Parts: sequence; structure tokens; C-alpha cells
Amino acid sequence: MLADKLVCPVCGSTEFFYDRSRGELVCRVCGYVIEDNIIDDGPEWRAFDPDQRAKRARTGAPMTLMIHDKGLSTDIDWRDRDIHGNQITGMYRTKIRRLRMWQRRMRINDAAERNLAFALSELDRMAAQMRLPKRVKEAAAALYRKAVMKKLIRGRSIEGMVSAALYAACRMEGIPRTLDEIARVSKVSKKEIGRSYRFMARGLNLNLRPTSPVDYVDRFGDALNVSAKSKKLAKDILHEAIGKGITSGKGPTGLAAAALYIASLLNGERKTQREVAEVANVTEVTVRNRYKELVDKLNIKVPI
DNA sequence: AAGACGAAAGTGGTTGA
DNA sequence: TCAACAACTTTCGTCTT
Repeated sequence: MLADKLVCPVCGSTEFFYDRSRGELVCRVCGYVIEDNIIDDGPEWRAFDPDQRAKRARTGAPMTLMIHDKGLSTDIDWRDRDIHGNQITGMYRTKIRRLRMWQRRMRINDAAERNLAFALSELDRMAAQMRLPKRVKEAAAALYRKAVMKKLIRGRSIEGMVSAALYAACRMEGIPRTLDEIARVSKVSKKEIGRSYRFMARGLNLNLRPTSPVDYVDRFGDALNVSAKSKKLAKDILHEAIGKGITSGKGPTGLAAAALYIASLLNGERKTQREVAEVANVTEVTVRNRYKELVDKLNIKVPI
């Protein structure tokens, strides 16, 4: 396994565990996050014997996606004639008509199933690429199914709605990703995802609280390699700031970044504004502005 | 040479008439 | 639908270490 070969750069331990809730590989001894963003490029199925492998592997010549049923269905002609062009009559004609009706029904059913299958495979792909834990993926799938049942998908792109479901699910599970992060693995734009998300949130009555900057501290902190102590400190700073109401309207990522920056200074683990800004995907200027505000309003004395 | 700081102008999204 | 608006970005010059 992958995990055996790794050595923790902080404490030298070779013991790691996979933190499913965050989708990260974490050192058992010191909590260092060893690798972020490993892309899961394996199959999503498992095979226990060659027979199953043969059945489950789906590689091979592509089926055309242009025909809605991938060109695999049989067509029943609408004319009541046989292959010689002779008129079909009587009981046989009724039978043919009945067959035709059933076939039409099945195709409609198939179409719905196929949309769902496509949506879920897309969801799988994105979740794997972002290394999101299973429970997030499942929450997203549940949201998508609900949206289908409420007929919210019709008239919008499946991609957009899947991305929206994933975005919502991340927030619901307390490990928010930004729209930018979702857009990076999605086939649709950030704007479209945002629109779909609002539409879905309204349609399904999801009332999600605005994302708290605190939820970003662990992830950004790990990316920055700051101690657990600093992450805790950053969270405390944020809680105090939230309590004083100086965070409203401000971007949560910028706030989390600034709090981490301050914490790194206070604990002598100095990070540059640039580094912090980078992991939070904001500019130095934003980090600086938030940092100024926090330091001023909370009377924090930072070391020179 | 690199980081921190701040001013000024530009951008995209929300809000309220 | 439009304009005002706040947050954030981009850019750039200056100061500090």
C-alpha cells in the first residue's frame, strides 16, 4: 500500500491513517497531513475474481452517445407492414402495436435512468478529483435525486446541478469548498454553478447558514504546515471576531487566511502574507486588510 | 532581494427601487 | 431592468528587514 512507504517529514513516523472525513492522509503521531489532492484514478468498482473483473470492466469500443439509447435499442417501424411491405392485419397488428407502446414507455424510463447514471458518474469523478469523503458524495447524490423528484433538473444542465449538489453537500457536511474549487473540477463555470446552487437551495428549501471562516482553518492550516496550536489559536481569534460582529459580509476564506497569518506570527511560525494568501486563494491585499481589521478591533499585539 | 504596506482604479455580484 | 454599492482584485510605488 501507498501508506507504508511514506515517512512523515515532521516526526519521522511511518504510521499514517486515511482521514475519510477530510479525504486526507494524516500522520498518526503528529497529525501532519502528508498529501493533499491525490487523484483517484482507479476504477470505482472492485473485482474479487477474474470473472467479476471481466464483467465490471467497461472499457472497450465506445458506444455512441448521440443516440439517446446509445444505439443499442431496436426500432419498431410505425407502419403496420412486415419486412416485405405487406400489410399486417388482425391480432398480429394489435400485438405489434402493443409492443410499440411498451417500447416507447421503456425508453422514457431509460432516459431518466440514464440521466441519473450520468449525473452520478460525473459526481463520482468530481468527488474523487477533489478527494472528498464518501459521506459528502452520498449527501450530494441524495440532493440530486431530490432535485430530480421535484423536477428541478428539467431545463438546466445536469453538470450544473450536479456541481451545485456537491457544493451544497460540502457545506452541509461542514467541509466547505469554494465555488472556485468546485468549478476547477467541473465542466461548467463558477457562475453557472452558483446559479444552479441558488436554484436548488430554493427548490429544496435548503437553508444553509453562510459558511463560517472557522471551517476553512484546518484545511488551510494543514496546507500551510502550521501547528495544531496555531490552528486552534486562529479559530479562537475567529470566534471572537464573529462574536463582535466584525466578520459579517466579509469573505470567509480571507478571514480564515488572516486569522492563520496572525496565529502564525503569535506562535513564532511566521508565514508570509503571500503564502497564506496562496492557500486561501485570495490576494495578499485581502489578507492584509482582514489582518489589519482583526488586529485593530480585537486589540491583538503582534510581534514585530 | 524579499516582504510588508497602502493607494487607486477596475471587476463581478448583490440589492433595492 | 438599472444603478448604487461593498468586497475583492490588480497594479504599482514606497518603506522595512
